[in-house]
Amino acid sequence: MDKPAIDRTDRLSLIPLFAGLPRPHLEALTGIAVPRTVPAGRRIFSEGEEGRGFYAILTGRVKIFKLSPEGKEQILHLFSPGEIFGEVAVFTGQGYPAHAAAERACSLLFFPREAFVGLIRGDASLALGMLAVLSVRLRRFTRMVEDLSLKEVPGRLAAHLLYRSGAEKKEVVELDLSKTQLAALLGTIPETLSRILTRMGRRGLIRTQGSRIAILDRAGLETIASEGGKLP
Amino acid sequence: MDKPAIDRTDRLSLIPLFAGLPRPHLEALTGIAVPRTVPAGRRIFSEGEEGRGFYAILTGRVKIFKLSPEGKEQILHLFSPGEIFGEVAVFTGQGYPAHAAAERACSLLFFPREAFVGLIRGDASLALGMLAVLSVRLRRFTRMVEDLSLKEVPGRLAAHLLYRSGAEKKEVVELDLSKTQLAALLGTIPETLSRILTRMGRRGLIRTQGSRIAILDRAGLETIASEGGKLP
DNA sequence: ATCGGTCCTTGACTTAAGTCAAAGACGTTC
DNA sequence: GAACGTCTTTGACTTAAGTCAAGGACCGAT
Repeated sequence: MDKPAIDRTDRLSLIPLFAGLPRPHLEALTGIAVPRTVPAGRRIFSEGEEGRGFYAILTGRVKIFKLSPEGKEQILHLFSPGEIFGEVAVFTGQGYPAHAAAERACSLLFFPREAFVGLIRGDASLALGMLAVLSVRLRRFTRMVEDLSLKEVPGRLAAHLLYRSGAEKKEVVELDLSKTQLAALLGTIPETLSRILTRMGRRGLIRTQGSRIAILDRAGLETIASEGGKLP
Repeated sequence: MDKPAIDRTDRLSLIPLFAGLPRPHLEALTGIAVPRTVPAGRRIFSEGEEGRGFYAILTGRVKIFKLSPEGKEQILHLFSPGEIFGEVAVFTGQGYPAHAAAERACSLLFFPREAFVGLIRGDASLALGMLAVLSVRLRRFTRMVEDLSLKEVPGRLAAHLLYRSGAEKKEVVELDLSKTQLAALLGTIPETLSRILTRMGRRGLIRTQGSRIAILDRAGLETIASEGGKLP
């Protein structure tokens, strides 16, 4: 027979947002968290729906996205275990600003709004953690807006590949998402992405094998990512 | 002879972020705030610059923007008195994520990072206010990303006009910015904006007279804003 | 009133990227 | 291993929007 209360509190401390919190606070959070599992593909919430709380991901992956009237999808975020989502609705008190769906089967924790705000109201360190999360997100959006309006698709793709190659400058980037999804993330469509990958391949910048992309000419990609970025 | 400490505290309470705070907290904030005036056009900080703190606007207007390598400008925000900016750098501890410049002559208050974080650390209500501000901003960006990637320029313009017409459904929108700036805000260029305004005029959707735009066919604009939005 | 500047508009052209359609690759299931 | 579905690639075409360049309007200053 296990002791679920303790297990659950331990799991909470794996979420970076809560990582530094003292034990009693973690236990209080455990008290308000509601576990929820979601099968792959299932919608978690929809844009405009009343925001009753936010979620933390224990396992799986969640996609946050917008849809155009014609059905084109713009992915705003892809969240992995340890990350939270839906928190904007908690502090604005309005509906969720976008759709959320399980990319893969997920196990989540749901934090109801009222209860969570109650905790945060008395705990500035929890609030500070939340501020850090929102700030990082805001910073990412700033870049995203810049990319969408100032860069063309090759520039966005180059920037994205370099980003995923990371500070360790990995030679090979393993895409853990379909090219269709990558297109949605870059604000374009699969056909365009495919063409640009081909062109980059021809120019000797990259070599793609399935979902694996080898970076052959890092400097070239950097040029494309920062300067306008034509590839003739 | 006046009592500057009190005047300054009163001014602080005009900033919505601080509005609900109890007197002692306001005085603490006054203690760390550094007044600064900036002439029209002057840069306040640049992208990447170390973020030593954030600003609140007392008078004037501030533009937050990104620049493409070719010099095209994407305006991210236009801030007015009572609003704050540069706060993301405070919580991420990294450089400012975009440029800031005074649109008009400004009088600002500067809140140095360390001191402000010290205050917030002990005051969850101040932190909650900050969370609300960031959440609203995040929500706006969500819409901006959606617009940029899923809507064409006529759709963005229509949405913007309706937004400015407000809930009161004002018949006439008075632009308090140049059309060049409006273009930058919509993620396009003045020529394109000009053409679309003309087309909308021809279609009987709006009538423009200088910086004043009359909304003639609200329903038509709503269609363009929400559905793809062709205007033949 | 006239000059000079900046902003705005218009036209002709170019181009990036989206649409539509079809064929190829890949993996899964029966 | 054949058949199905989904994802990906490719081609031909269309189109929205950017570039370049030239006028025109507007405004403040002389």
